[in-house]
This record gives sequence, structure tokens and C-alpha cells, in this order.
Amino acid sequence: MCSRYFLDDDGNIISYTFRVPVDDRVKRRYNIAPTNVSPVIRAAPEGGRALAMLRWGLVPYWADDLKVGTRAINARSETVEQKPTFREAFKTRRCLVPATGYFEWKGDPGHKQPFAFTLPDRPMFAFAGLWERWKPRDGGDPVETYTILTTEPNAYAATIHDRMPVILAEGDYDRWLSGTVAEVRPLMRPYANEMGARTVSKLVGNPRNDVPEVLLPD
DNA sequence: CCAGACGTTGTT
DNA sequence: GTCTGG
DNA sequence: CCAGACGTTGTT
DNA sequence: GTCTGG
Repeated sequence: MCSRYFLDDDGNIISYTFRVPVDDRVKRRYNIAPTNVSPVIRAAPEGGRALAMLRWGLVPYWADDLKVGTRAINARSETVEQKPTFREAFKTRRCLVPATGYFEWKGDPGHKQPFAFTLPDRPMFAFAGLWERWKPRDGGDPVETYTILTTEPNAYAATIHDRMPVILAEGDYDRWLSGTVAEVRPLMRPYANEMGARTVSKLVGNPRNDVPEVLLPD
């Protein structure tokens, strides 16, 4: 399971834009890749929820550098409570990761075909995520990062891949953000409703290669 | 004891 | 920070 | 987009 | 400096 993307109203892949807090430039992306700063939703200290821009790839607070995060883009829900990298975040720093779809690849190495997954009844939805705050040893600005939980695939996802991201029901958002460990544990399960998957160009998601903005026909 | 890992997936 | 392996 | 690599051989 | 990988 890897990158997510955003669609327009017609279901075509589009770039999405957001303002980077650091320099206020407008960044345009076709796809979210590991290490990209991208939107997540957390419980706000003052109550309610807050959108924030975090870097994809969780870096635990005790890490020596950011490199650890490039490998922690996903966390297995089956082991998240035991793994040193994730267990503290799982207790108190959960987040929602918004998306309109995600890519998955299938096939032999060198001939892998990418597929775009969507939820027919939910134009936008949320993955279950965790976040962390890492402080550089040299006293630089803290860096906030996140990861996406994975689980076993449902019948749809299983046709393409052996894992899938944890997709939350809308009614479970608050529970995921603020519930106890016992309350959120049962939420980490395969998505129960219908999903769609379409083949897309192998160049999708890579802006450097003039990414086509439209899904290819089935 | 101390050094080293701490993770998931397997594409472009 | 904490666990594991040597 | 941006961080990171940029390379090959292989025994003291 | 430029290409690649995430």
C-alpha cells in the first residue's frame, strides 16, 4: 500500500494544492509520496478537530534523525501496540488521513500494473493514522510526522494486493481520534463496503514524467 | 555490558 | 526510550 | 516536489 | 550538476 491521490468531481486524478506553512508558497501535487508534507486531521487541544500539515513517514521522538521515518510510512495494525516505533503514538496520537483514493501495484517486477482504488459511495474518506513530534538534537524546529495503518485486504483489495490501508467509517472518526485503546482496537479491520479499482498509467503519481491527469479506460 | 535497532513492502 | 543480540 | 545519490569488486 | 527514489 502506498501513495494516495485526490480526484475531481468526475473521478479524474488531479493535482491538489495547499499552502506550505513554512514559506507560504503554493505547492501542487498529483500524488502523495513518502516524506511529502500533506494534510491530516487530529483532535484539537481545545476540543474538536484540526487540520495540520505533517510529513508522511513516522519518526519516533527518540530517533536520531529523520531517516527512520522513510521506512515507517505504514504500521501493521496487528503489531502496532508492540512496536517501539508506534506503540506510544498509538495510545494518544491518532489521526485521520484524508484521501479520495490510493494506488496499488500488481504483477511481475518490471511489468507491474498500477491500480487506483476508490470508494463508490464516499468521494473522500479517511485512513487510520498515527502521528509523532520529533525534536532535532541541535534544537531546531520540531518535525511532525505520520503513518498509515494497514490490515488484511477485503475481497476487493485482495484481487490486487495482500494488504490494504485501514479505512474508517465516518461514524468512527471521533472514536479513532479520542477513544481508548480498547475502543479503537476493533476499528482496525478491513473496509466492509464496496470498493472500486481501475487500471491507471504507470506514470501516474510521478509529476516528473508528465503525469496524465485522467484515468485510463478499464 | 554495550552497540544497534527500532519498519513495511516488494512500483513509477 | 527501550529492547535485542552479540 | 525534494532529499540523496552519484559505484564496483569481492581476501587481509 | 543531474538523475533517482520516495
